[in-house]
Amino acid sequence: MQAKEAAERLGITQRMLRHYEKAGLLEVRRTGNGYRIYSDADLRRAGRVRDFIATGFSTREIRAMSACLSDDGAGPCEDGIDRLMEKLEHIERLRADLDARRDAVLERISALREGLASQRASVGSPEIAESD
Amino acid sequence: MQAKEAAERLGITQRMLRHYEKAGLLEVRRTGNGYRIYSDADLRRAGRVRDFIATGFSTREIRAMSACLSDDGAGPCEDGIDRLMEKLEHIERLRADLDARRDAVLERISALREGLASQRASVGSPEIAESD
DNA sequence: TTCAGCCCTAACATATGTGTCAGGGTGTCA
DNA sequence: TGACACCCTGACACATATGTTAGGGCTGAA
Repeated sequence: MQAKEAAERLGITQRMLRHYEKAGLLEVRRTGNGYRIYSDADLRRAGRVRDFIATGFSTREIRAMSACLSDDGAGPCEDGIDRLMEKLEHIERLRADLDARRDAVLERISALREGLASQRASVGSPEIAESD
Repeated sequence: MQAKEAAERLGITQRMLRHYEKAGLLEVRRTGNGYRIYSDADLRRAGRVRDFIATGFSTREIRAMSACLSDDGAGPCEDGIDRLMEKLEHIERLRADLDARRDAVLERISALREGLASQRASVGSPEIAESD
């Protein structure tokens, strides 16, 4: 497919696709007139790139790992494993944090809702001490 | 504790701590002479900020969440509930994504380890067709 | 043929996270 | 007192991801 459709399907801009390509993360076929032709595999790859970037990897890092993350193996990937594990640590820590935080938020929301409701019911509610 | 120790404990630079503070993500107490004093709570908060940034959030986004995400309530959070729910969606999506990604990465790593092991076992292993 | 709607490259612009350096203060120990 | 290891602010520098704009070329329909 052409650039416009590819971008639309991925929900990103053509600019970003070109950027990924220039960064060496995609290799896109061209037609005779120089137009890019994206295959479905290109789309999947670009989607992964987008996710990685959205998750805090730089194109440099992604390029360094790309050998490791593609479905085919046995590249010069030994180097990349460590970096991968590092990122996993971040992710795990955040995941645990988000879990706890999510529960807290849900509680918080329902508390606020109750608070608002009771405020509406009785004007001049009691003060609440803060803590963090 | 003072800035140097705080930075060292977190494994980030003092510059970054100041940056987070300037971005409105931390409020650090000062001594009479203007020196920053970091509490353990500050450290935890800063660590979370660092993780969020390392995971692709901008300080803007983090700030937008911080008032509502702290454990104490009843702030100017009424406005924030909607944004909170939005952010929750983000978080849930990210959580799901991270989950999938983590599994994929773990699989990938073990596959690579096996690959390396078998390469080591039999020198001159058979070629593997590529696909992507 | 002309016009709309694609495509291309290149360049400049902006936001953000960090590094780094300059200029200067504080506190402690010899 | 001087040396040294801290601290502070502010400014400039750099990389990266992305937007935007300019200048120009294909293609297909009116």
